[in-house]
Amino acid sequence: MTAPVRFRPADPADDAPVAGILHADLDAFYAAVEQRDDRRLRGRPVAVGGGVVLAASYEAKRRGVRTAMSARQARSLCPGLVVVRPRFEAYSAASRAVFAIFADTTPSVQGISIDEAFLDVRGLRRIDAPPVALGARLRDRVRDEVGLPITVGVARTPFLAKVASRVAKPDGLMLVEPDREDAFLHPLPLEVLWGVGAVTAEKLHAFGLATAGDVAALPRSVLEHALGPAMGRHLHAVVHGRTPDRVETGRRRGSVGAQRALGRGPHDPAQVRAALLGLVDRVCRRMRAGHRLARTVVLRLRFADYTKATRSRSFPFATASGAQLGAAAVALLDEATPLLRERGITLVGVALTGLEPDDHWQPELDLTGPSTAGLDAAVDAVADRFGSGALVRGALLRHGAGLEVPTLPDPPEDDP
DNA sequence: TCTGGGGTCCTAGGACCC
DNA sequence: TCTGGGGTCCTAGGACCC
Repeated sequence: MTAPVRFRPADPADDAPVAGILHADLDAFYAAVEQRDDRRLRGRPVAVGGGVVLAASYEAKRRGVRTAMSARQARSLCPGLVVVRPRFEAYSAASRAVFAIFADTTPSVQGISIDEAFLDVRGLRRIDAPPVALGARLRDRVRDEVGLPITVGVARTPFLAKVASRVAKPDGLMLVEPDREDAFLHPLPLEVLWGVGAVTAEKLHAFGLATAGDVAALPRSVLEHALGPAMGRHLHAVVHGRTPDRVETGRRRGSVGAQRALGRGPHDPAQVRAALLGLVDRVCRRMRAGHRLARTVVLRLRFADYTKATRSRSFPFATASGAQLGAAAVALLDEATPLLRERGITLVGVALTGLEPDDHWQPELDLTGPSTAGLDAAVDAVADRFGSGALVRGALLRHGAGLEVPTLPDPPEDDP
């Protein structure tokens, strides 16, 4: 009998924890795109937005300009401020170019938003380069090929990589060695922890806590009692470095929504209703483009005193029908009429949730009336979804209205 | 600090079912 | 008669993120 063969790592270091997750985060993204595309803006304080600031360049941030601040207030803080209108197409294009570099770096990419992602590069140590070298190369490529500054944090977990990039901003690269995690994290103010916002920070300050280390000194039960079970558990895991060490790829959006600020009233109910139907139409288009159906409609309202309310209705089935979803949204709005009268509406929004994949899809056809408008609209809907209007038009005309669209290839995913 | 637009996740009560 | 326990779904609100 021969001795059993035991698996041995080729390298003893394989057993040790590895800082192999990158968090890549573009710096002052919208403002940086504007400065890239207009050299007159370089070196100057820039804010992107209209009534409120959506993004501020670092020159503006240094003088106190912050996201979500009103433009007027930003100007008074920073007299030379240049406010430019957002160009979302330019930001989407820049984002796609950057995500292409991410995908070229590793197959394991988790997009977080338009300007940041986690990358798992643990497996590339031997066949390519160590994580820090890959992070440096990523920064060089984004600067050279897209013309934008990007900060990269490198750590054992996505959470720690995120904190590292936040600390390293702007235009930086930071590694958190696995045996130095507590030494890195614990001196930091607790506000840098992902998931700790104004409310939670205030509660923790009320207990006399200021740093992540202060929080780490507390037992989990105390945190759970003070902040609720989920937040307490999360925070306890976070300050002890016990968060998941993998990135999540292939997640899909769980809701799709749109909203519109109406300004201070009074607003004609018919116009509010029209605005709502416009929003429903927009989100339905986006949902259908993503090959999804919704089970729940959520009406969002905001009032003159900045209080908010939501009203929702679920269907027993999932649908992408603009007529059904629109009718449900309008019914919710009608039911909320007393609230509107009382408080004065300043924002209306709609969200579709409970999204499911759409396996059997056909365009909405309205063939009443003598013209071909209904058919044209249906063809547009199909073209919108599959990007091949001519083919679909031919099929519809040959087979007549109401026919289920023959098998077509899946449309591309709309989200990264 | 008088506040846009797009999302995620958690909590909590009530209905309903077994 | 004063009374179980667990699970799921729906609805509304709230904190947080970029």
